[in-house]
Amino acid sequence: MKRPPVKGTRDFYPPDMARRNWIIDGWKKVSLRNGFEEYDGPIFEYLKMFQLKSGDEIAEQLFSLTDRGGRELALRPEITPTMARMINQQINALPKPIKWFSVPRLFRAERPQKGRLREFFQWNVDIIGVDDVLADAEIIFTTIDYLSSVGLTPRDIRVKISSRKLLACALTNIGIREKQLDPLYGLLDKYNKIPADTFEKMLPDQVPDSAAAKKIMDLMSATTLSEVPEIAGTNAEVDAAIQKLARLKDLLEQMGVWQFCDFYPSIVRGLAYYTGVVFEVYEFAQELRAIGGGGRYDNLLQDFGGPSVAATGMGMGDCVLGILLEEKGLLEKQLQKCQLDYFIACADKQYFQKVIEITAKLRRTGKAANFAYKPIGLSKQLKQASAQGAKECIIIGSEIESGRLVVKDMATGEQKTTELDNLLK
RNA sequence: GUGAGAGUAGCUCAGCUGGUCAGAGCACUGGAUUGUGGAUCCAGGGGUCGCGGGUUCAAAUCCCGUCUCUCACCCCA
Repeated sequence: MKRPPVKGTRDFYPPDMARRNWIIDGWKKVSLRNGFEEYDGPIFEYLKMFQLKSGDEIAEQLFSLTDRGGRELALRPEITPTMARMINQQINALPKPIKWFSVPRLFRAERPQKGRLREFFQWNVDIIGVDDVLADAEIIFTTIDYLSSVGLTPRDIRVKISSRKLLACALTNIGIREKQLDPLYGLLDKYNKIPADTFEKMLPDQVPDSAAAKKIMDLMSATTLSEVPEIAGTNAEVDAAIQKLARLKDLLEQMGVWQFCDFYPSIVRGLAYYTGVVFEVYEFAQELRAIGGGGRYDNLLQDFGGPSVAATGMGMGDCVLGILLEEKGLLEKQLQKCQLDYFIACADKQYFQKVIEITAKLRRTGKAANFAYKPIGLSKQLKQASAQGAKECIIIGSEIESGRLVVKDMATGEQKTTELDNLLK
């Protein structure tokens, strides 16, 4: 009888687990070399924690439960609220800047589809306490550092960068009222996701003035910063926002990763809480949903009852990334199976006891060693050895009577006789 | 919540105008090979064709229902 895993969840068989570990180990390694420290929190929190940031409606998208004490809890759909809570608790004790990363297992009760599951892993990196685009540049650099470390190039992925602040003041200049901004962001976010003529038809619903609508169309298609004041006019606010983005570009150039990046005014991100630089990473053909994204959220800690502290960060899930790496053939190439140092075989079953003894001794010296449980023929044992990825195979035969055995290099096929005592040193 | 497609062996699928239709490849196990692996060859295990009902002499095949999955919309932290 088949018992598939719960909708939207995955079983990780050893090959899948190897894949998952490879991805997560890569995230951790890159985080550490970029100066981030790892943290984690509980896998469930008070339901209220998540509603605080995303509104009451979010409850429908969560797996929630009431415990026996009547507490309303939810499995975490993101780790940012937990991080905000933890940082707020120790804000005065933590050395600044705070550079933290985490790879939480997250849960969202949404309908699964390509690149989106109900249980997944997400890499988060955040810098707290730095009100400077240098921190945004660090976040983007770290993101690209990982993606290029697994073999993705500027021709595989694009980092699309924009600024909530720039968009806000440019739209205000065009004549959009502040109250209209939030609903308008929702539409602008679709600019690159729906056909151009569909977008153009939808725009007048929110921007009846055709001159303003025309300017928004121009703004959305801008590819350089200098076009923005030409389209939307200029003032001190616009200037300041442009200066910040220009500096971000300079920094990313100095860091040697700007070739991965583009200025994309239509990148908005769904969430209302972003306050400055925002970015999303897409594969080049843009047939998949975003691989990751992030931005500046200077008000979040305050929203969670803490002081006003600048913050910027990024999140990247394992689902879309996994699909992309698979498509590019980067997983197959870089994954190595469980590598044994030695597989110990016997040429005759009378030496089976020796196999067990020597295997155990090798293991105690720290070597990865395995052997066949059944006294099968030597050729079968060698077959197992190569199936298990053994680097060398030790063959125990009559030589063992004088303390010697055969060591066979599984890659080259070469073999030599050596003293048992040498091997165990 | 809405719409479309698909469910046959562990995996990928063929068979689907009803009648050797229970199959192939890969994987697995054993053998050829009782001191030499990755190859090849041979053999074997494994499926009440998602489930339930209907039509029929006869259903994997046609009809209805149901469940599950996938993809898209909504949403996307």
